[in-house]
Amino acid sequence: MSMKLAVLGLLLERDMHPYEMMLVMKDRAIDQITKLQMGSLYYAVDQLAKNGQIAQVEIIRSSDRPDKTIYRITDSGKALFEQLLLQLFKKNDTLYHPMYLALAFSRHIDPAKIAKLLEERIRETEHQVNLAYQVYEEHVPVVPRAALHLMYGKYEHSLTELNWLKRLYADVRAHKLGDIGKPLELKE
Amino acid sequence: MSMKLAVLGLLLERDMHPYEMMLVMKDRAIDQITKLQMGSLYYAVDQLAKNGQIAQVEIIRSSDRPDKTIYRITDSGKALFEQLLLQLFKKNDTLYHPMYLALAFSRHIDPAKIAKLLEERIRETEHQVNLAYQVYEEHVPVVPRAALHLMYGKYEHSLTELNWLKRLYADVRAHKLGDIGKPLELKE
DNA sequence: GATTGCCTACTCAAATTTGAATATAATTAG
DNA sequence: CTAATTATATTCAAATTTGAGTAGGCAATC
Repeated sequence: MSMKLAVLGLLLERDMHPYEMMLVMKDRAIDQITKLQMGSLYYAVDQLAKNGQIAQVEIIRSSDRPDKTIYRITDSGKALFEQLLLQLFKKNDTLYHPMYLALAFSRHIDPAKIAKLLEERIRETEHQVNLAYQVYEEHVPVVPRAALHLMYGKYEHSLTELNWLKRLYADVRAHKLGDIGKPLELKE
Repeated sequence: MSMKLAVLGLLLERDMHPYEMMLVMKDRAIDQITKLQMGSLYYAVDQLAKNGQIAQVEIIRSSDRPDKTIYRITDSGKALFEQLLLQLFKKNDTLYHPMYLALAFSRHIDPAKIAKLLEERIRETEHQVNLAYQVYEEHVPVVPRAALHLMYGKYEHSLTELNWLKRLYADVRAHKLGDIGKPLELKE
């Protein structure tokens, strides 16, 4: 569904062909906000066309390159866009953190192996935190606040993650993951 | 892949049939850590069996109920378990927050509609934060620290989310999402 | 004592995602 | 100047996920 939203959102600005949508999404870093794969993009476009939410405007043929099929949004598409967008604001579906599952089964694995991977991961996350903050700072003067919220949100989330990883790492090193009855050591 | 990990992790403890795996996962709240759907569970079991990572031990037939097919993990399955688990600790794949995408296209929508949904969402998130903290506190005396890390992580993440939503809400109300050149108002 | 709904156990079609393949042109590197 | 890479534009099979269906039994309600 999120790919459909993106397609409709872009067509709200101007007519485009799918490949062009990808270029625009990359240009605006929308590919860092949602998963962008060509297969899904073309599939979303096909489905929208089949249901009349977008329509072919023109096919540009040229002897040397594949044809470009240009699409335009319809009224029904505009309605769907609003519906999908509001739905994303509304519904609060749980995001599953993959490592939580790993942690749930971690007692079957040698903690030393986990510790080693966590070290590397903490380093990466530290890097991400710094990068996210920089990206925020650099964009302050030039982008609308909606985009700043995205960027600062990313920074805060990665910082939360980093602190979590560090606490976890300490316990893994100390072989305490299996201990029962002791509260975590939390900073204020 | 995460469903395969869960299946292998459970079979590491004892032989089971798929429906029983679901019961155990629910009992241990693993269904709150990963998405649990019967279709995916049976699919994962089929794939693992096809590749020899688990094997049928017994089929319990009874005239009135469907057959129960009990599985046992193989050595190849144990190897896969370790590999999958370590992989989850290692790879740090971006989690896409669905609302970020909505925000990226929000300029096409009436802010009043967004504000209304955000109010409800903030209330829900507040509730989740409180609940997550309670769950952590209640489990301190009775579960291993690995589980506490999960619970406290959930609490912190939802708190981060709540603060983010509140800042966003203020801007939506003030029609400032489109403003350029002003840093966000951030608390220390 | 009939109805309603949940529990057991699994199955399956349809929708979607993934990942790679295609074929040509333009660009960059050595 | 030529080989290797990147860009253009789309397609497709295969893997996976989704969501609902099946069908009998048991429990609670009214």
